Amino acid sequence: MDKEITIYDIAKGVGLSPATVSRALNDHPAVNKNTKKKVFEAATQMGYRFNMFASNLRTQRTNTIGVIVPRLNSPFMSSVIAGMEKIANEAGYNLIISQSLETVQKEISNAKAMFNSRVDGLLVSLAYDTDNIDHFTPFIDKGIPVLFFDRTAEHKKCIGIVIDNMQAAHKATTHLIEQGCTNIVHITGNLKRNVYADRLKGFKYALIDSNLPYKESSVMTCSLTEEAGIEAAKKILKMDPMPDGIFVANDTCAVSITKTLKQAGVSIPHDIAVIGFNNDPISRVIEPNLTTIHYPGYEMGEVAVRNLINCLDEVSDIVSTNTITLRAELIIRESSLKGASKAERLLSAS
Amino acid sequence: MDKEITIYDIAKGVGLSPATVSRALNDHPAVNKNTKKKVFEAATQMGYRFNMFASNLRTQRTNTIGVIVPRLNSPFMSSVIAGMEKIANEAGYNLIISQSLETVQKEISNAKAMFNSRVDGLLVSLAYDTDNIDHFTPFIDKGIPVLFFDRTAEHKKCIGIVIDNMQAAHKATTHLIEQGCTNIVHITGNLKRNVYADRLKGFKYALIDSNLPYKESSVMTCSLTEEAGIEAAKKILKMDPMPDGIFVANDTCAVSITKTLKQAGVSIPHDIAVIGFNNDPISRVIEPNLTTIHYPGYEMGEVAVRNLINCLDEVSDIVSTNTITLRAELIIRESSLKGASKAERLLSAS
DNA sequence: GTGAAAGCGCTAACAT
DNA sequence: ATGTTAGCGCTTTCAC
Repeated sequence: MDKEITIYDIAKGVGLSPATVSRALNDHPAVNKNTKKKVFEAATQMGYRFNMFASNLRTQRTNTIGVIVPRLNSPFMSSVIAGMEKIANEAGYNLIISQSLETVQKEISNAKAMFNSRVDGLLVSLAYDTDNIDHFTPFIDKGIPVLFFDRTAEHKKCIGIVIDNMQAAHKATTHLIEQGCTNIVHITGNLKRNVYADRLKGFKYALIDSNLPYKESSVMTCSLTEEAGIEAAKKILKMDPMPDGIFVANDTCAVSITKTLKQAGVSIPHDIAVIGFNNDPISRVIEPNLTTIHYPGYEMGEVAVRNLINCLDEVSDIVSTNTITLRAELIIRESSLKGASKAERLLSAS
Repeated sequence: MDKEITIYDIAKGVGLSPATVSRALNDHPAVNKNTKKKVFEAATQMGYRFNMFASNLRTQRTNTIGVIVPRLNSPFMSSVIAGMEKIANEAGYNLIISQSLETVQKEISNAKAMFNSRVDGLLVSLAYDTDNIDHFTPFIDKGIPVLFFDRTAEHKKCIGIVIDNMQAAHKATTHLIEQGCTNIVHITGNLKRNVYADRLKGFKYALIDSNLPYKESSVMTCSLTEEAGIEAAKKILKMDPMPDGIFVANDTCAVSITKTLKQAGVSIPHDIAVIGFNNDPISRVIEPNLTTIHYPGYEMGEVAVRNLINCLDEVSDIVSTNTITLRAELIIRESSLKGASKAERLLSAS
């Protein structure tokens, strides 16, 4: 294992001072072009590699962005991460990623680890049961920008990146109403989380705006997993009268509900129309294809990193920007089209 | 923004030397218990945080593991990453993740970035078109362990973690034969990649072992995407005679083929039985549910990191271990059961 | 069991 | 345009 080459070695090699070598390597404007070229050539030729740690130690900057998410392995979140990675990589930042597995405890320990890793900035989507965000105050106190995305928290010193969950839910619900639904059930997650609370609001206001009654009994909260979907479907089957429309806050659960209802002989959308949320791949595989909200995960990841880097470069001010809202759209497929042709209805009834 | 607390501050605070404070903080055995306690208390009370960079600079170790994957946003890969993150986190390692987006060029530039980030070890799943792995020799030369998983390359100094792709494909193909298929088509990806080459071998040997002819014309290579699936299905529809079984090297493509064939009026599995690979969520949503190979992604991630850390701790030797093979199993669902009841057949024909 | 001191490799005043 | 110099905060040998 040969010794690492340092700028001192290069300096000796080309007969310059380490300072000039450092400047040349960092493309400092005040260095002669020829000198730069000489230094670069010597560097590559000698097999020099930049020592981040020495640099970080000096500059107190790490070029590292921390990411804390509930889970990595959902279609939505992996798209977000993919988008983040792309922008971060382009800008010369590394991404350190950790998952809270939906618990506050792990979120707190992840935050500590990120703090000790001295990330330059932090991107967070909150765990299912996070109540308060005190574990992020060390960052804020130190001036390390914290940016929430998707599952956000209100904080005057943190940017939030979201879609307009309320509007999206409003559109979805209104679509069901336009299809003739009058007795719609909404299935959602923990209402502590903005995403679910806002979707509920959109659901509620859509009903009210269409002069339909809003009853608390038509809102069911659950974990939105596949299993929860089976349970929810069973409850729906026992309702009297059964609803004629269901708006579910994610696709996993919506698909699971659809499958279970179909098995019980319910015709989708004829008997019950179903709408999901996220536009996961499964939404285009289930029969009938699921009407859903397209959630731009990849784009959200890109925007999150881009904005964080802007804060780091002090291009934008974290205090002035508060919330960034991305466009989400309703994607209408067969699962909600009551006006479907007889053939389509037969198909979906199978 | 208050100044960072260093071990010098603590030393002053408790009336000791920085050396002792450092030792105490690192739980060095030669330090008095009471001294340790005093130091720890002072540290937490003063709000000290460990400076990795100074430490890294001294120790030449980063506690960071680099990960290069083709894409982050597939169900398989996000499970792998989730598993990796779990073990790494438990062991006090950070994960730096980057994606090659299936191109060698980006893989090379990612490798360079990882090298400069001085990762302690590297985990790689190769891009679609990677021919040679020279871009990893700098790591190997420096004694930085490189571990390939899933899409591996042969190298005497690198561990590979795989499933037995050949055996899995053999099982899948044999299952089709047992269901009465005699004219089976195999759809796969770039044969440079071990995963696809091995699956093809398994397919071929299964045919031979059952005394069925192996024809090159019944193997189609494509990108295995959804779009490629549509194209593949079109080709199959034009074949005369049409095959009675299809073994596809991933679920995305298998599902896409199934959808397209169904639209064309082909009954699955009655006319054509289909088997996929990976056990992605969509495989349980498509109708009929897709027979597939369960690929233990999460576990593979765990095993990969655990082994890499063993190499770093010199518990295990990278040269002695060569390949680690994980168990993969055939999951039989309706898409391959030709012996299905009439009711099920009608269902799948819809 | 604890301390003194050197140095890891880089950067940024400041000086020339 | 380039050089001098002093440190960033930690670890670790060598003393005591």
